[in-house]
Amino acid sequence: MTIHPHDLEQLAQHFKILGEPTRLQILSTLCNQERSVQDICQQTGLHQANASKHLRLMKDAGVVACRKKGIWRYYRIVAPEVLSLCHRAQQALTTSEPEKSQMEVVEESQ
Amino acid sequence: MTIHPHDLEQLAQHFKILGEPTRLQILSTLCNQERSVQDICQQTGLHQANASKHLRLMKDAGVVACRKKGIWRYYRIVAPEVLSLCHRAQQALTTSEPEKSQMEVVEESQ
DNA sequence: TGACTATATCATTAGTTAGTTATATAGTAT
DNA sequence: ATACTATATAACTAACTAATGATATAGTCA
Repeated sequence: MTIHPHDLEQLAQHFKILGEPTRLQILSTLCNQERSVQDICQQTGLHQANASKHLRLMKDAGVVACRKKGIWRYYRIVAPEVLSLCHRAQQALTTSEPEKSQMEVVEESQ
Repeated sequence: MTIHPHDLEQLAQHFKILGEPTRLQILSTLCNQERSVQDICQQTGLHQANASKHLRLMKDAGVVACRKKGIWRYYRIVAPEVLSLCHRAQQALTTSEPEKSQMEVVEESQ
């Protein structure tokens, strides 16, 4: 019954990573394929420095990983639960109406 | 393929709620039963004002709900995905060693 | 009525972090 | 070598928010 604060913070940390629209936006671009930072920036409209910072954060958290190829770094999603969530979220996001948005995190059965 | 920013923020908002150790701590006390604020404070060591604030936040987000009985308010978890997560988290938290903490959000298969 | 208890809310402070700008690093090509 | 491109990082600012202390609200009991 005793809960260790350190573990609690680890768990919260993981959720915190996903609790930012910008990062979800980045993840949605990585949903189906790996992408370079430039690619992500073009897709999302984010500044390069900002995208890099978020990617670094997510890499440290084990949510994404990157592959180095010449001058490029290709990022991809590695956390399986994030990947499945990402698919679900993207599906929900793309099917919802602009002004409706009555969605749920996991239970968007509609 | 177009993602609506408003929906993205809704989704992020939900994760943000869970991205705070204090709130996870509160949720873990509500895992198996509803509790009064005092009860939660005693279990967690949180200050009353702080607990109330987090509970308000989670209530607004639809994560918990409360029942009024006389002078007390009994809070409970309502979001089903949070409830199942809560059980899983609590299980993981209670079985992990104090200094080990090699856990994963959803895939804590070990 | 007044004393007591549970809860909510307000105001303040301190810590965190997203976004931006500028700069550094490093690979490629001429 | 220089020029160019992709990425990372550092410094800074602004916005957000958790925690706290004080106060308000409201139900109970004598």
